[in-house]
Amino acid sequence: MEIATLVEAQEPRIQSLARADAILSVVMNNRAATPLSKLTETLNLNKTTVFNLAESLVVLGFLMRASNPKGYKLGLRCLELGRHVSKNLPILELSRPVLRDLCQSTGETVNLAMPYFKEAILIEALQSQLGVRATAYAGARSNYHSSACGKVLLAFFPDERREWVLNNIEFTKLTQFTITDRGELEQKLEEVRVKGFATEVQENELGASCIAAPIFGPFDEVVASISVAGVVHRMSPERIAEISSELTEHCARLSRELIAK
Amino acid sequence: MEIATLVEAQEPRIQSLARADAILSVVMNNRAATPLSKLTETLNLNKTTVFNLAESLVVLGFLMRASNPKGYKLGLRCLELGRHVSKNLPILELSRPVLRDLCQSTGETVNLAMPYFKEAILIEALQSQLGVRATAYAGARSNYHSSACGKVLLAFFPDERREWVLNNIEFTKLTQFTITDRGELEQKLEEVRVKGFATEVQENELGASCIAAPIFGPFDEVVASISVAGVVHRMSPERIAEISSELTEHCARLSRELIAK
DNA sequence: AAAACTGTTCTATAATGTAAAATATCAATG
DNA sequence: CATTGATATTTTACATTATAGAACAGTTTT
Repeated sequence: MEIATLVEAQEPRIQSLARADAILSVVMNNRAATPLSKLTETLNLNKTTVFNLAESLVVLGFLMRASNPKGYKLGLRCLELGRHVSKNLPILELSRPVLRDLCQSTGETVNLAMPYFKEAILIEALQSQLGVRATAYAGARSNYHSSACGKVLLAFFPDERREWVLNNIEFTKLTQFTITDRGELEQKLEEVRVKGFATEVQENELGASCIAAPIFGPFDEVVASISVAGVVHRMSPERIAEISSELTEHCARLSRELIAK
Repeated sequence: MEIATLVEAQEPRIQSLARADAILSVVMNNRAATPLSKLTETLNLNKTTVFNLAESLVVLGFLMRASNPKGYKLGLRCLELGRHVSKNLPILELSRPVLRDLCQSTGETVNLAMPYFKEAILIEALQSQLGVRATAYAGARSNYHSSACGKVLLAFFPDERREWVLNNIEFTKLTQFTITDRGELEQKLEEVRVKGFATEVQENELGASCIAAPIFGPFDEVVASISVAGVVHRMSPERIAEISSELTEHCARLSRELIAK
């Protein structure tokens, strides 16, 4: 049922909300503060319309007005809401120690991802302390077709949901190794289901390689995945085998704990 | 100018946004998932209205539908936005090591707070490892009149802004020690300005005591405060003196770094 | 000093959000 | 297993609200 609504991929019923959300996205994707003019032009909306929406968002705390480069930036209400989410995500609380362990034992960057709409989203990202490392940050999105953490999620989705994702995502070619053919991806996903974990070698970014395993909830649905991301030359087949077994073990335990909860 | 808009304390121009925000607040303040019926009754709005807004928020990711106790809860879009905010808050990045140091050296709970609307908001909260400790969590709000971190901010606000806050907050009596008289508070704030830091003894919560110092930005405006919160019996006058000097020193250095940036 | 740009206010109108009623879905109870 | 009651969703008509154009104000650039 939850999937059904997802499958429809509806437009929001309230236009203003859709537009306000679009404003937040633009502001978020702009490194510097976003002036009104830039908002109106990227959104192709009337100046006044954007102005009224943006000012409302300021009043509510979703946006702030910056002065150095003049414009809007995200406000503290986002932080307040975001913190609340992480505080009430059992998976996050449960897996944090595991992430720390993995980060320490492997020395690599470790991420916790959850399914979002047409992408996975990183809920937590612990950076490797090594000089050369994969970088990731919590809140970032990760493609279903090119990232290890995305692929495990996709592999273990119920058929209907996986279908929906495969029908709706774009197979953007990020590197020469990115899988851009749906059939090929589906075959790889079958492998993932057999092995119980996913790997990715320079499919997402040149030089980076990643291993991910799934975490299941009380109804055997995938709720999240943990991934270990490293520099490609450190990721020998032996090391991948080593890490993947450690990873799947951890994830299996987390799944059990999650069910018990 | 930024203050001017704050002083007016306007209603948002777009009604739907105000209502959507109210929905998010209700959902946030509900421990369990919030069903539609509860939303409509607490907000005193028509069923359909709330339904349309909430569904839009689901489509956009601000809300999710939970199934155990059926209802809405906050969605991952909040997390995404929130993470982006913290990632782009220079003060947070700068002060994190300081917070860690303070938490370790004092053994107490350490918070970083920023001004929000009629309250301060905790941007980061590092928990003491002691058995009996002050608890705080990032995202939580803190009163201007009763908390140390709130009082420092208030004390160092420009007059106009302080006026506005004092005119608009309610002096809720949280304990028998809470200052509920405006005149008395203003006097205390003068002391805070002279000493350069604020203290609070059981004004916010019985058994808890707190010390806070301000961090200033490039235009000598208070941008944040750091507070050390402990159990009252551990907070002897000598210890308070000790901690406050360490705290003010750290905050002064952070202010300098912030200006340099 | 003028021009170009950006942001803000005002106002009329049309489109959007609203709410009532009807329908559907689900849970509980006899 | 049927019936009731509660909760959620869809449909529809209407009125309010969001919208965009135009005019204005405030900055920055040339």
